[in-house]
Amino acid sequence: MTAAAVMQSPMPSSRAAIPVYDPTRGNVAKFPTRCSACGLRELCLPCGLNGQEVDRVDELIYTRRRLKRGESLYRAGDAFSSLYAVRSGFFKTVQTLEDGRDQVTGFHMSGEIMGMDGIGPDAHICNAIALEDSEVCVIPYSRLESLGREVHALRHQFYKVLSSEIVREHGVMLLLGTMRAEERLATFLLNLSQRFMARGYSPSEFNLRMTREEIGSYLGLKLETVSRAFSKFQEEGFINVQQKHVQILDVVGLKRCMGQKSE
Amino acid sequence: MTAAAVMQSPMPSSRAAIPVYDPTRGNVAKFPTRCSACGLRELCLPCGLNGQEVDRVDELIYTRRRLKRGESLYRAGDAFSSLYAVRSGFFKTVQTLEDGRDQVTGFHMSGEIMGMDGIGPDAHICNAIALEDSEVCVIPYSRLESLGREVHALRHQFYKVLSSEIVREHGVMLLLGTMRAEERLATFLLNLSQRFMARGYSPSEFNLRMTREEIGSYLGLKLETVSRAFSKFQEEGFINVQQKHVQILDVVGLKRCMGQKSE
DNA sequence: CGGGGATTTGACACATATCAAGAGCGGTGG
DNA sequence: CCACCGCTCTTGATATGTGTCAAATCCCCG
Repeated sequence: MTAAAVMQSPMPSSRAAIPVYDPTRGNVAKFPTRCSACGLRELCLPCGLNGQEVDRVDELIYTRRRLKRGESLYRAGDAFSSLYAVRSGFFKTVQTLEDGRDQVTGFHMSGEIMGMDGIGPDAHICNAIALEDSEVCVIPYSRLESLGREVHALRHQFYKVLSSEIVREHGVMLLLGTMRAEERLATFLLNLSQRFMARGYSPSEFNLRMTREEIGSYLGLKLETVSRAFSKFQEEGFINVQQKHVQILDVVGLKRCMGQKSE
Repeated sequence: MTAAAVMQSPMPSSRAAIPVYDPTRGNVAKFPTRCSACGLRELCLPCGLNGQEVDRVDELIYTRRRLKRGESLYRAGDAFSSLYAVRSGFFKTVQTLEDGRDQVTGFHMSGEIMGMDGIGPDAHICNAIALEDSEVCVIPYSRLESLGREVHALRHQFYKVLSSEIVREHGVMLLLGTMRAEERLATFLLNLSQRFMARGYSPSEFNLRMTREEIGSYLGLKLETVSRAFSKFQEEGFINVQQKHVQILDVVGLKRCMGQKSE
């Protein structure tokens, strides 16, 4: 086990210690949130920027916003003005069809950028909802654009972030279009595991923030099917699952089950 | 979001008539391809730019490339250096899983930009294959980036193009995750219809460039299921279909069938 | 401690996949 | 011009994976 792995706390509580909530301003805090002092720097928009460049990004982000579990960060149809970087907590984005059907299009954790789908249409097209008490950095789009003019590395980085979102969605399309239920869940769990690891948490033990139904919606399955797949994995000894608590016991087993037509 | 908008942001046109093929240079022509003189301008990257700005984009695009049906424009793993705008013809992009399964992630017609998924990873992650003899404008990414610094409108437009691709993929995710076979095909046909219309072609009568299998791959269905859905639509009088030739007779009928659990 | 949502599990239904056979169409070469 | 070949498409019969419905249990939260 690597030194880094030893330090992993089983559960995230990476909330940075700077107090920002200002009751006189509702849930918007006017304190500057310095990217240069943020532990998520390497996972977030400033990834790859040098110190000087990050200082410029500091100019950009001057508000944070706190949300309680269940609150919406933005809703479909809202005018688009900002992107949001998750500082702490966990979000889902949900897209709705006019006939009422909807689907979770993504789960978003610290360091990840939300709201990029709003740029083209100039309005948000999905709802972003906090799955636990959360905090985001507000990135005004117009400022990001103009700063992008001056700071080449930032411009390039932002293109990369957009492009990576496209790549992620390609992956989801593949999952939805070609995989069986258990493969989908295995892929999902391993993906979560990696993302937790990248944030310094245990890759093998974590709490799910979303319900079976939300997982199912994201994976194009019904909640019962998700539940059965969890049980199956437990039987097989791949994982240990107790409600929202998941322990991954056999990564290889899970991976093997990803490439299989049937059991 | 409307059901029809589910799959694609519009971007259209008509084939420009400038001869460019230069046999001494293989399939790369060194003739300048002026956006300012291109009929696809309003569907393509320069959409929304003023005359002066389009002139600057002219600097950007200095090669075109012709492909015969079946040829690859780029392959997964290729180093990323350029984006491509479809000038004429028709493409599919295919993403492959390591176990050999693959999926069509998109069909691309004139005015549409391909290759954006390569920016983040700095390598192409899917294969782009011409479904008929085609021609593309090569957009060197490094030049696009540096020109974006000077021309604000271009930078913004490019963000929009990237964002629209994200929106399109959200739509496909919804389709794959929540729709039944016939709904998927109806959505697909109406989307194609809109895109043809935006390009000045008939929205009610067109030739499919792709096989039933390719449609199925894109829609997460088997070719037999696609074929049966076509037959069903014909029985219902929604369309007339003869191999690759499709005539849409009843748009309302197709739309109605999009929001239904079962027949 | 009570209540309601979340989860699990079972029985059954149904949509789509799979397997198979034959027809249609387009291109090639005699 | 015709015949052949291969690929695509259509259609039928059957298999199967996942959805649907229902009931019981769990557990979190007030």
